Amino acid sequence: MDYKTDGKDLLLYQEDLDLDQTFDCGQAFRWQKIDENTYSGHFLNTPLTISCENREKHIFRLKDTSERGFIDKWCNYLDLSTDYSELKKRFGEDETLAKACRYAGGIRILRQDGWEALSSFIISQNNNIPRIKGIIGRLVEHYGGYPDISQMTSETEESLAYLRSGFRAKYLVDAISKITAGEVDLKRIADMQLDDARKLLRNIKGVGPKVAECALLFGFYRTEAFPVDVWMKRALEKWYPNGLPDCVKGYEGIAQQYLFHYIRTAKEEK
DNA sequence: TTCCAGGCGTATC
DNA sequence: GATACGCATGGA
Repeated sequence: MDYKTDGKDLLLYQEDLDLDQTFDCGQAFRWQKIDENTYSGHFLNTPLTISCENREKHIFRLKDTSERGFIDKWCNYLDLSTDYSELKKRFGEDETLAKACRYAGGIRILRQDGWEALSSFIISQNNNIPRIKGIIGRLVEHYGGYPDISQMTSETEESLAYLRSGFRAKYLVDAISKITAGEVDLKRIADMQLDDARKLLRNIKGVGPKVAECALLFGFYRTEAFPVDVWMKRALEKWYPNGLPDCVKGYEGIAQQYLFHYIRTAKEEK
């Protein structure tokens, strides 16, 4: 990892990072494109504005960010300790994945807050990305930031009506109640076997296989979790009717993210 | 107007 | 265990 400060901003050198591919690829829903090279968003309630300052030299500017804040928050959130070049090299053994990695080599998995990821992907079900962003935008506006679960304990299906989230509101209420009651302890998930974590999350109404995998991958950084939505179903039928290649072992979720972006947005060679 | 969206709960067999 | 259907909402 290579970075320096100029006293105000933090300058980051990172080859495997493309802001559009990372912040606007359907893994997180509250990053906003400010201009051609800039995104603004949050981790929990800490804001960040990040710009690509020089594409050829892979230099990014994290505005108003101290070295302390970078080390404490953004390093982890942006998954900077993972060597994506190495991962892509490994995935390159597979023909299709090699193409997907060439097509969108600047994707990184964002290590989001567990509750934000879980609730976001509950909202995501049978829904499209612009509308998911709309619902989450209304939630964040209502609370003045993404609400911690402890702020939401008195929410009901009726009180959440302003979200216009449809049938998903009752799922959010169930998640809030089971987590608050300790029936589903998010703090334990990091230490659990993946299958136990899956089962635990699926106790929540509205959390099935897909939502559980997304929460585990994006909210708890379980890179072997493998979300299969309608797009990935198409990708699997088309390219991997006999299963995933061995080269993704342990990092199925990251491979999934390259494939998801590839099949969803690539104009040719689908 | 109809179809679809980063699915899931429920009923039915 | 598999399959069919309804579900809120809004964009295409």
